[in-house]
Amino acid sequence: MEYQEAKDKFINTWGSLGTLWGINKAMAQIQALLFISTKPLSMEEIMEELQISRGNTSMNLRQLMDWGIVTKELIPGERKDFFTTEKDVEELARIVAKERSRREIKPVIKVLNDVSSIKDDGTEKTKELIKQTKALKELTDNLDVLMNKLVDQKQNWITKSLLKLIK
Amino acid sequence: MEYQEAKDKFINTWGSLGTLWGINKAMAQIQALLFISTKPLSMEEIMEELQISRGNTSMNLRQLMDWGIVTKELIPGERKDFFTTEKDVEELARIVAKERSRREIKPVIKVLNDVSSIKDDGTEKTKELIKQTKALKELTDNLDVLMNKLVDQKQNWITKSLLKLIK
DNA sequence: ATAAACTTTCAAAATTTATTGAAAGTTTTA
DNA sequence: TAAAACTTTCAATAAATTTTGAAAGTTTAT
Repeated sequence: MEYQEAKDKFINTWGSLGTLWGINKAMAQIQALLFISTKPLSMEEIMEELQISRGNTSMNLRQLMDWGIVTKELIPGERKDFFTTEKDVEELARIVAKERSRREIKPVIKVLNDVSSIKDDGTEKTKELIKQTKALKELTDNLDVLMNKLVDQKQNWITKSLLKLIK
Repeated sequence: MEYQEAKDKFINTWGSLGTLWGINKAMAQIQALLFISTKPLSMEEIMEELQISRGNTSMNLRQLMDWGIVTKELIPGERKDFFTTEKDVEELARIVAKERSRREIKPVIKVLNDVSSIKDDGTEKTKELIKQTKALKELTDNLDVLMNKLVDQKQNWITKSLLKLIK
C-alpha cells in the first residue's frame, strides 16, 4: 500500500467511524487529516484535500474547536488562519472522554434520576419503572465516575489501569 | 411527575440517546419499553404503545435480537410471539460492550494496523502517517483490552473496578 | 389441504441530517 | 477610509436514513 492509498483509507475509515458514533463525516475527516498532517493547514487546503465546500469546512472546524480538539494556529506573515489538532493520542482521548461525559452522560443521569424519583403509587408498573430506571441510573453514574477516574490519571493512564486490573 | 409522564420521558430520552449514538430511535424506544414492562409484549402492543408501523417494529425487533438484547418468549396457549429484554443492567452493559468491541472496535484496529504497516519511504509525511496511526492503533487496542477485562469480571465489575482504581 | 393468524420483506414516501454557495460580516493592509 | 483577504452564516438543496404499508411468506389449527 502506497502513501496516498493509506492516507485515503485512514481518512475514510475515520469518517465512517464518526458517522457510526454520531459525529458527522466531514468533522471526523477534517480531524483525521489534521492528525496525520506534518504542518498546520488552511481552510483552503482542507477544502481541496477533502473536496468539501467552504461553509462545511468552516462549520465543522468550529465544532472541532468547541470540542477542544482543534486549535487555530497563527502563522507570522500569513493572513489566513491555520489549524492543527491535538497530536498526542492520550490527551485526545482525555478530551473526548471529558466532553462526552459533560455533554451526553451527565444529562442522561439527570433524567434517569428524575424519572426514578417519582412517587411510588404502589402499582406494579410504577414499582418496575422506578426499580429499572434507578438501576440504570446507578450503572451510568458508576461508569461515568470510572471513566473520569481513569482519565484523570495524568500519565500513561491506560497502561497503569491495565496493570491494576490484571488482578 | 406521574407514571405516564415519567414513562414517556424515559422512553423519549432513551430514544434520542440512541440517535446520538448511531442507534435508530425506534430500536432504542422498543428496548426502553421492554425494559420497564412488567411482562413480555407482543408486536401489536409495541406498535400501539410507540405508535409505529408493523414493518418498523418487526425490523427493529430483529436487530435487537441480533444484538442479543431482546429475546422471543413463547407463551403457552398464545399464537403470537412475545418479546422481553435483558432486565439486569450489568448483563445488558456486558452484552453491549462485547458487541461494540466485535462490530466496531476490532475492525477499526485492523484498518489502523494495515495503514500503520505501510513501507516507510523515508519522506516526512509517510513517517508522520505511520507514527500517528500506530499510536492510535495502540491506544484503541489497549482501550479494547481494558474494556473487555472490565466486563469479564463476572460479578459486580463496576464496583470492583472502582475500588481498584481509587489507588 | 386450506384457511386463519401471524411475521417478514421491500419499494416507495417521509423525515432527518449534511452540504452547498453566495451574501453578509470581519479583520487587515495600505 | 476603502478595498482586499479572509471567515461565517444560513436558506436552499442534496443525500442519507428511517418509516410505512401492503404483498409475500410462514406457521398453526382444523
